Amino acid sequence: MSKAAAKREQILDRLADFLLAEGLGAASLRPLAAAAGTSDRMLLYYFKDKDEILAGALERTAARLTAALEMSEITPRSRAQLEAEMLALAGSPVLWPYMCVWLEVAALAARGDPLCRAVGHRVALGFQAWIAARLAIDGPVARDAAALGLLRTVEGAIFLRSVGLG
Amino acid sequence: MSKAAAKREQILDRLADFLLAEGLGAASLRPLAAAAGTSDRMLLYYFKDKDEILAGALERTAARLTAALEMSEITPRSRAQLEAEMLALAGSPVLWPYMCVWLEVAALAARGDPLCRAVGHRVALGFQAWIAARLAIDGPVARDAAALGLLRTVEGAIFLRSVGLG
DNA sequence: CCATTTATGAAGCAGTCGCTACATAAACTC
DNA sequence: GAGTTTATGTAGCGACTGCTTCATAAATGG
Repeated sequence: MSKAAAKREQILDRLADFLLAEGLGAASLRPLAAAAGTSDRMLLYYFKDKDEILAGALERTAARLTAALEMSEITPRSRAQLEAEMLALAGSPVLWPYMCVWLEVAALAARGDPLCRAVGHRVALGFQAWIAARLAIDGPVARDAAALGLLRTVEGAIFLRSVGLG
Repeated sequence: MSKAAAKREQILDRLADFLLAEGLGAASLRPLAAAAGTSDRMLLYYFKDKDEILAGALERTAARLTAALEMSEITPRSRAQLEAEMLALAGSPVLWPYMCVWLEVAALAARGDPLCRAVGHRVALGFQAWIAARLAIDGPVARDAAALGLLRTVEGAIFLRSVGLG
């Protein structure tokens, strides 16, 4: 990996930290640069524009979420059991910041933002697959359908938790 | 009602239109003022600051949603039937803009915004009560619990729809 | 060692943000 | 009709936005 690419990787890691801590709404160039230990000038030296910066940072954030989920040792079980575990997981200190970012992504996607739509869609599909792999249900069609239903429930819980309900 | 209060009411109605059409993210003073047929100068003449403006506009928006829901002629029925009707309702051209605003509110609430937390909480409780009143389930405790569960599903569906899934 | 590339700071641009000071016109009160 | 209150435009403030220009230092390659 070239030196420039390595620098980009390091920056993206710190930007993901920033997104998780402060959110997309706080992600303007100067704060992002400060979090990455550099300047806005250099951010736009390593990346074409803000959109490319956010795309990279969101992708990195999503990758971390995927990795965190894959590490969980949940084995296939009933829908009710999995639902309870997922609700606890989503609300846990580790994963809740990801859920907050995801909420912001969904809100922007609903307004037509193409980057957020793409990222959000990918994360949702990944989440559904993760659930399906842990649902003890016979037949892939029924399992996928059940996974989608469970995903709806979990997303709804995140939604409601964010406004202090449930 | 005083003339000033009437003017405020008219402004708030137009601001609610704006929020539904453009979203909270686009709600800076000058665009809001233009949508209300006035100037930022006058907006801050009738209201103390931007926060009071948004609080009023969000309250008006929530009131409209409540009124729209109350107009529905759905009578008590099974959970599965009500779920199907609510999913169609939430995705309908009339109500979807409200859901988009609500998503933005939830995202900001998750980041600690007190106004959005309060508004979002109130809307969620209203929604839950609306569902409970239309669920054919005996016993208020079980009915409220079922309403919360159905609300989760609907919110989750909104979440997923915003990223183009489901 | 010189030339080219790569990296970085300092400054600034035009635009937007929420908000305010100053002015004045219009309406109302006595 | 004088005086006070209410309503409104204009202009601007300082801070922030994404981004660029100009300069230059540092590293790299011949």
